[in-house]
Amino acid sequence: MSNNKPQQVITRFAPSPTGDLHIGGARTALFNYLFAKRHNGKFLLRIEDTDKARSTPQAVAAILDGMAWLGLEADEPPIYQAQRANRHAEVAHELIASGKAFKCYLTPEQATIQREKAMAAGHAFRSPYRDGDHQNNFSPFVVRLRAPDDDVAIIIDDKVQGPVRTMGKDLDDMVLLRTDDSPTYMLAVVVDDYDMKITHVIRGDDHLTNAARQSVLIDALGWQRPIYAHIPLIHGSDGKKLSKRHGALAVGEYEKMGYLPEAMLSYLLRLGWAKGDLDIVPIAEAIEIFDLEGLGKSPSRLDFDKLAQVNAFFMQLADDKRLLEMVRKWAERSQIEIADTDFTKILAAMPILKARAKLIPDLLEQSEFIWAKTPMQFTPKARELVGGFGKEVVTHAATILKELSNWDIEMLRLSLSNLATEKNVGMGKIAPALRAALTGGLVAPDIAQTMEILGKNEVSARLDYATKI
RNA sequence: GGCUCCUUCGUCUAUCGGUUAGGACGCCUGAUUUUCAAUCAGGAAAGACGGGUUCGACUCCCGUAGGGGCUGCCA
Repeated sequence: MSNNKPQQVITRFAPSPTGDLHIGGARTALFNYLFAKRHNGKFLLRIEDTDKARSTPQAVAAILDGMAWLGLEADEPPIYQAQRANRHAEVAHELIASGKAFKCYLTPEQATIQREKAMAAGHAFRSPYRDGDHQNNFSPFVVRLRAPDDDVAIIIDDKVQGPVRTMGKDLDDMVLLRTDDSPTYMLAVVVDDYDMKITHVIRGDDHLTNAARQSVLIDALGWQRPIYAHIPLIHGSDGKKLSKRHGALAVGEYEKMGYLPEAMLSYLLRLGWAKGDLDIVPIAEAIEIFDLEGLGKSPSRLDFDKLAQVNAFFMQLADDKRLLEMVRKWAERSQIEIADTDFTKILAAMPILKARAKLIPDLLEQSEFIWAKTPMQFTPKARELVGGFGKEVVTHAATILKELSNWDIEMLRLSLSNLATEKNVGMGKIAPALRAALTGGLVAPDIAQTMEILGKNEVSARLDYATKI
């Protein structure tokens, strides 16, 4: 186990391409990425496609897209496990030669019966072929690893779970090579991790017991075990296993809902990892401080409120033009047509808009007062506000504002407060009417800001129209 | 069934034997006398349960309950 040469840290994310990259996988990838970066190591990607029946190229693409969107790029091109089948078979045969593995001629049906019998006896499955020599048997066979004796203890010193002990009696003679000579997951991971020189395996704790089984294999090969860190799975909001209903959605779905990738990353980081009182940790900072010690042992649940809040935080940091492009995309998706002149206004208003938004679509909604078709549709309430005294205010304001030479925020604020003074009332009496006149009842920022954003001509037109309805 | 992991406010979590159990989201109240939001100021809110160990346990040990995982020629 001792190694006097400092090894370069190499981690990997190894999804099976049987579906989209969902939130749990993304978090696992993130932890591996962060750990590698923290130690100036490498982060690799391996597609575990040894299950031919369930693996699809679409899923591979979805995973790659998801990783790219999140910015979790691997340092080398992905390794496709199925392409390494020959290497896997070679290792299995070495194991047979050394007596650590054997050919098992049990049919699947026979194996099932044996397994049930063993289980009933409180013991793991053992093949009747594990000890004998069956050179003359030419029936189809699988290659199985000969499990350790009953009282042999396998200790995994897990960085998250602590030392975990498994007894030999609980380990079965697991299949390494199928009847068709293709490798199983257990063989493939071990061989690939070794060939890829993986030093740290950070993965879901659904693999915790597998770590013991894999360690037996690794020991049989005389290789060095990687350091393990098994992180708890993410649960749904009801504490049950994560499902689609809970948000086990593809990361692409989060993109469509209007979350920023950096927000997803930052949220995911804190789901199961902590460092004192730190709350929102941007990824660049996480690279400096991420450690295995901060990983929690208990499963966590998704909280969309918190996610939204984190997203709001990153939206405020986001570049206005980038945000504008996203608004454009959402508008297209919702089949809302927005004129270029309005996009210009939206961009100018972005610092104000983004401070009020949680998700990207909020930007679209909250800018409706800019792009809504004019003349405005008035809500009943707004219509009421521009009547009576409101009408007087709007008319008066229209006159004053038309004479303004400088259309800037200070000027507008001053004019508005002068107007209030003239009318001998507070802002509370005039702002609602003006707001209604300018927006028809839509939400909008501060009234002076709204005017500045809309521009002199537009404000004039809207005020004039409001006096006529 | 066997083995194994987990359990602090509603949620994410801090605490690594001695704290008024801290922070964040959400929630409630108030403020900004211009909507909605944002912001600011307050507030309510937690150690699953039962035994030990100890001068002293959220923290260590055992058990119970609840939840997760593995037990495949799936990964």
